[in-house]
Amino acid sequence: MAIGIKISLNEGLFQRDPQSTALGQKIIKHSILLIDEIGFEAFNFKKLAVRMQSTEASVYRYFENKHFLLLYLVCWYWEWVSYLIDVNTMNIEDPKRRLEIIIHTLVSASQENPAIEYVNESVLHRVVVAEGSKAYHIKDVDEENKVGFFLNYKQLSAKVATVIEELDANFPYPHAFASTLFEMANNHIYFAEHLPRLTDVKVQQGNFEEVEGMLKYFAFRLLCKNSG
Amino acid sequence: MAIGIKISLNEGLFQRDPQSTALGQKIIKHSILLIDEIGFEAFNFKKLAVRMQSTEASVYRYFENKHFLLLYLVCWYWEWVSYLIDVNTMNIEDPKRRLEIIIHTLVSASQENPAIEYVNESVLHRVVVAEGSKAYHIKDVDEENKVGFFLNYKQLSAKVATVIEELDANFPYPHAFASTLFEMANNHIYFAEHLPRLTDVKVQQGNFEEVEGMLKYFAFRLLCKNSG
DNA sequence: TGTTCATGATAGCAATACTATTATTGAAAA
DNA sequence: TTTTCAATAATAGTATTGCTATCATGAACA
Repeated sequence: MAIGIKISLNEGLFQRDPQSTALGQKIIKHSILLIDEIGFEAFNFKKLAVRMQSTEASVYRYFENKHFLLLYLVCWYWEWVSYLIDVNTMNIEDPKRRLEIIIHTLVSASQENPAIEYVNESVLHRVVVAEGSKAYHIKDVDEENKVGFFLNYKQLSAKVATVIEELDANFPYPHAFASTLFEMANNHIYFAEHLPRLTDVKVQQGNFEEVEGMLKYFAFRLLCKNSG
Repeated sequence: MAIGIKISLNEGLFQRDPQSTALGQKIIKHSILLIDEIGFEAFNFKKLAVRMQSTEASVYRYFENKHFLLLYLVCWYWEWVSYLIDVNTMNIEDPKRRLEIIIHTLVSASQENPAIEYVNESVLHRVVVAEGSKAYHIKDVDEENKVGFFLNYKQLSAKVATVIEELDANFPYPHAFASTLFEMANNHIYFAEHLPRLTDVKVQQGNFEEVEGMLKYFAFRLLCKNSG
């Protein structure tokens, strides 16, 4: 996997670019691990500082508060998925095949070889599955949307919507179905693990094949009139 | 609308049953309004007490903390939807018609005539749309699930799954699709209002017809082979 | 060599999340 | 009627959280 890919994110998300310094990278690394361990509600900058052997004040120099840090991590994740989709669908013409690859990538992004040493992609995936929706279910969603904090997610969604439109030009809900694919992928992984009666798929030891199968079933039953 | 319907909820959700006293009902009423106004993160028992002209300590006698209060409200909402679905599908045999009614009820539950004076159903609906997923995206989800806090939602989901199975006995994901319907209904209302590029439907002044149309389109395209 | 700038160390303050104690009230029970 | 009892109000208090300010240190760099 390429070393040196740089995930570029909206500058308003942080006070100082955490990717550009050793301390910033430590913040990213340990915040992922700590949120995964204790959950976003119990997580705070004091605990993070202790864990990474730094100080609360130093963390505040990078992120305004823990909400922005979570949003940063979530954006990072979607940007990473977006990058993987681009790489994996490069030179693939057939839209059906493209959508298959998109779904596969979406579900298995966390198992790709680590690209960046300070981000444990598979732990980050767990964090996004468990806490990701809190990044946009906030009172200030409109202000934050206005300044572009959700652009990554919207662009990724638009990219997938384009493929859906290619596949079935008459399908009336391409954007909705694109975002539903993302939401379903994460939701059903969470359900399988914690509320299994809300789904029909099983997940064990990071094996998400059944989720992938389900998403493909939904996609091709909705979009392809004659395909199994 | 019937007066005196009683929403019955898991007793572990509260310290003292809020439906049984005037103060408890005031807590329900004002917490819905206040969470809607300032969002769940900014909401706390001190502000609630001031708003309802009572004291913090009194609120704590009903709910252990604000998480349990939110969970209570969410459970209340799903129990209310469940009740409406039962009433509306009573004596309807055709499973296709039943599913149509379920989807309609799901989307327009908030517009039913108020049944209980201390609950503003349409504000509660906004709260569930905006904050509902925080009720189960928590570190203690497994413990809370074990003691039955999510039973309402799971039973409702099971109820809908049954109809899906009647409609298409070979459909392999009835539970997943049932919960997806609930999640989509709320998500796309939220998207339409705050992140419109993530959906294709429009919502204005509490008119959710386009959401309803979309859910029906998904449902019948997935489940009925010949109903375009 | 002096300046700049990131970080560490420490302190502090206002708000939050609760708990405890006592007083009051209003309704049920005797 | 009086007693008693439970629910609530009033008040206070503690530990933690969320965040800011200040100053010292030490590396980079001009």
